[in-house]
Amino acid sequence: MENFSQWYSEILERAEIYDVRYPIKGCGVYLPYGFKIRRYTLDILRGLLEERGHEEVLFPLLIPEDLLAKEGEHIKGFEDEVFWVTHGGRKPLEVKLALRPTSETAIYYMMKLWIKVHKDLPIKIYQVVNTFRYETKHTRPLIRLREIMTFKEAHTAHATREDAENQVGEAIDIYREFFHELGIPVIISRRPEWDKFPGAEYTVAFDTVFPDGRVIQIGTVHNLGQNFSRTFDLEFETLEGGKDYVYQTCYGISDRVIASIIAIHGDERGLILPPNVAPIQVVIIPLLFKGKREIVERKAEELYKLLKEIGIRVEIDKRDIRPGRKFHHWELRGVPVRIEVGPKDIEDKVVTLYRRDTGEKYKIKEEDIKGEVLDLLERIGKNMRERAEGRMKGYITLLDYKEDTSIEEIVGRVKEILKKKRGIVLIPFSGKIYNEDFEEKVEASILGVTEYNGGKYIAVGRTY
RNA sequence: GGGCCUGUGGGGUAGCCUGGUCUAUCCUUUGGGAUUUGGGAUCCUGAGACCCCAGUUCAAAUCUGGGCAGGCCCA
Repeated sequence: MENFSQWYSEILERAEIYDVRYPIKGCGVYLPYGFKIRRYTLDILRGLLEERGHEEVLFPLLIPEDLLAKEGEHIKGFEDEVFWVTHGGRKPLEVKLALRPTSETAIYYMMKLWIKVHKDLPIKIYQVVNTFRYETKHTRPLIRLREIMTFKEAHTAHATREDAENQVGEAIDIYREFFHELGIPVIISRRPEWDKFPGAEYTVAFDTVFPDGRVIQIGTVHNLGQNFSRTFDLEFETLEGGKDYVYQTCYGISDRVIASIIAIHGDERGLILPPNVAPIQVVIIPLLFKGKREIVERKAEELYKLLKEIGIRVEIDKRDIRPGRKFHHWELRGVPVRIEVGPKDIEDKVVTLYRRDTGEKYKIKEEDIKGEVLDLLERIGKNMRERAEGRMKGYITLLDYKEDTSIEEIVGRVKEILKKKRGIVLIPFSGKIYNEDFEEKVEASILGVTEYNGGKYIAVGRTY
């Protein structure tokens, strides 16, 4: 896509998703249409989590300084980007309060009160909250925010290392399915030591590639081992009557998912929304002519009711503007299916359908409407996913090298690929390459170690 | 972290260099009305802006400083 950056900000505004004009850097407003996309997206995520035994909770925004600072490695990872509440009215506070950059410390403080014996485990909870990071530069709407308005964070505690390990697997499955539902292709990799979540034993991350060829992290899963449970004293009585610290995991998804839905599927005409998160799945446009208004309006209502009955999110655009204008309006907003209702069609007992993903327009028999629409929404979701996957493949380059190839040559080739084609370069794993030194030389990020077609690779790309 | 650039109706812009003519341009948006309506209609009529604070000056959208906000480049 030519100039993705510009396209992206324009689409946020014109499709009424998110208003960037709020007068604080890195803070904006979800508009009704954007908020609905967000809500349907979260509905999917909530469903997946709850199917697997997670329960939703809600923790305070404020975290006292001593709590936040308790886990040494963790706080080091965040200390330069924490917002602090220092005053209550005019009085300075005795203990500064942080606006949560993430909630590990708050949640684990409480977990201590909840966990006594192995029967209290596992605990699997999640919340959807706002979090704060004082980004000094390069904030971007929904991608790099100071107030992350949507942070779904799940936290689990387990009696054994093995259970925690399994939980990591479950979390990966959940996210894999989540992104599948949204038609967002991902590369899953284990982050390098030097880039893992502060306080974690290891981090598994989900990345996708935006139309400008840059890589963006859109989900993370962390195995915390006993790092936090030791500092927060999350001790419990084991089955055998001994004592042990719990084994923990946490995993998160943010506003970047919404950004990805927009970026991955959109085209020159605007958004293309996956049917399962589209606020309006079908829009009916009545084509009104003098003398034939009523018959068209009645038919539109009739179709509206039929579709409503089968649970489709459908609207009739009754505004008094030209149909062409309406077409553009709803195409910009990514509505998957449009139905045009005009006098000719009514006479012929047919309905005209338009699908946003391919731009195809066709007629069906009126009586087939219910089945066809349900099926079409299904086909659109599938087609969008396949198209996105195809594009992602085009952004992945396998780089092979021989035993005696020098590091310098590999660096040179990686740089060239990233310059020309961008995206992700996969290099067969080697310890010689998997280090910060190499990362520095290629002037890009080592995303981590990933499996691809059965092989073990180091993934490299320029990130957001 | 270092450097550069920008801020004019809801959005995009002209004007700024060379202060006065700005009662601020054009496109889009938007309220009302009429004729229209199978891919962004037309006409009539209305609405809407110089980021904030200080300074220079008889006079500031225009010059200076700071703040806030946005964008770009390099590490």
